[in-house]
Amino acid sequence: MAQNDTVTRILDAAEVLFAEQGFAETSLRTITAKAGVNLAAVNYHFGSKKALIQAVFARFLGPFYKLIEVSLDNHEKQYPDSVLSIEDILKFVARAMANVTEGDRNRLAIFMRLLGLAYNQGQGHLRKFLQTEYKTLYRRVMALIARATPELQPVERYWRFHFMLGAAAFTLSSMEHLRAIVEHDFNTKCTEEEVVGYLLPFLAAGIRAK
Amino acid sequence: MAQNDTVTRILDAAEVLFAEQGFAETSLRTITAKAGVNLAAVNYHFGSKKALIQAVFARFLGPFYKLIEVSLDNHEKQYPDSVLSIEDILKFVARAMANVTEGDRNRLAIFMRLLGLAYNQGQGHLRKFLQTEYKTLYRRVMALIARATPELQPVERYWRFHFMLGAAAFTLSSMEHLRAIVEHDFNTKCTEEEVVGYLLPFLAAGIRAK
DNA sequence: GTATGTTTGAAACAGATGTTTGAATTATTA
DNA sequence: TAATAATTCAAACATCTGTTTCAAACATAC
Repeated sequence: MAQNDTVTRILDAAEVLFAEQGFAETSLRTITAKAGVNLAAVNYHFGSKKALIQAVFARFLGPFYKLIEVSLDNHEKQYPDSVLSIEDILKFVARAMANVTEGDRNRLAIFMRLLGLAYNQGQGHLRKFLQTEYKTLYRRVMALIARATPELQPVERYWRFHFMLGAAAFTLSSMEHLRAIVEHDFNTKCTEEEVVGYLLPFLAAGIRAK
Repeated sequence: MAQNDTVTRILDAAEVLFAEQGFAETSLRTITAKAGVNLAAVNYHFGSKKALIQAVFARFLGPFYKLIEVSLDNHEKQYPDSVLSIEDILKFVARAMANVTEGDRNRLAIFMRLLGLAYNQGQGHLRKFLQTEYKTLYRRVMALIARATPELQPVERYWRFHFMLGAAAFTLSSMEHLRAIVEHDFNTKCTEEEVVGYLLPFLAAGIRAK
């Protein structure tokens, strides 16, 4: 009980702090202070800071993976041979993402930031962790997109997929900052759902360009 | 002579290392070792690490700023009252970017990675630096985009602008890695120009969605 | 209740970090 | 050339980093 509680509190604190400050900028002392646990607890329960970062990621990755797999399986059972549109595919992904991150507004941002870092940090440990863990899901989604955009050349489709990923990862990971600017410049507040509502049509139109 | 040389060598080394590893992950000792200068030189010439980071940025943004200003001025003189299309605006930006980073293939990626890092790393002193220092250029480009997309609501235009920025920053900053995958999966090599050639139509279609 | 294994706690560890210092070197100028 | 200013350099600075240690507290099973 106490063990599980300590682990959860560390993950919760680390999640928020990583999203606010980044990984290297967040020290274990800051995390354990926020979590209200002893400094040594991180190394005792996770082994290292690196392993903690992966554990924070895994807590998103696992449920997200299962959720989207199940929902795609269900849809294919219910409507076999149906060809999903780009909008449908994006909705599947967005819904799984929303379900995984629901409850805490910041969880979508850190998920996206982790995603971006895994892609960008050249020799980082996160990308390999992600690639091995995500490979089958990536291929499945890519196959769906290919069916939805048969007119595209494979190479251009590949790039457009990553343009989509980039637009999503970049904006959602720094959503707090961007929303603050919106509030200052336009005197309007944007909910997370509204931003996603803006995002999906942009992505769909982009991948269908020309 | 020696002064200027030292300053340049520090900036060159820092530029590459920041892009490879991030800001917090790159130590002054690594930078000065790569630059072949003494450790104290950074604090002597720049004052602090924070100031060095801003100086690295300024070296890109300064020329970029001037180049795009001049080319827009020229165009407006030559074709007064003309309304630029989104494609035209993107071409202006892309050409200025290409000119600023020309000579070194990696500088575009470095520039984009720095931009991405600036947006979602650290406590945001870089974001503020960017916002205050290049506010007029941002406003000018935004005004051009507004004229090209009169049907858009200001808030949605703002978000779509950052979707574009994200798609560009994310993909161009990890271009080496993404290109390697293309080569492996499709047996095709992509030049930098080809990727930009894929990118611009995607962005233009995205911001004009629906 | 005693013994066993698990978890916490305060303290220390070894190393890296940005920064400062003051003397030595180099460049500039009169 | 002599005086002055600018720059380099090795060393030390104080602080922060992730990690380890080992005794104390706790839980669990016999």
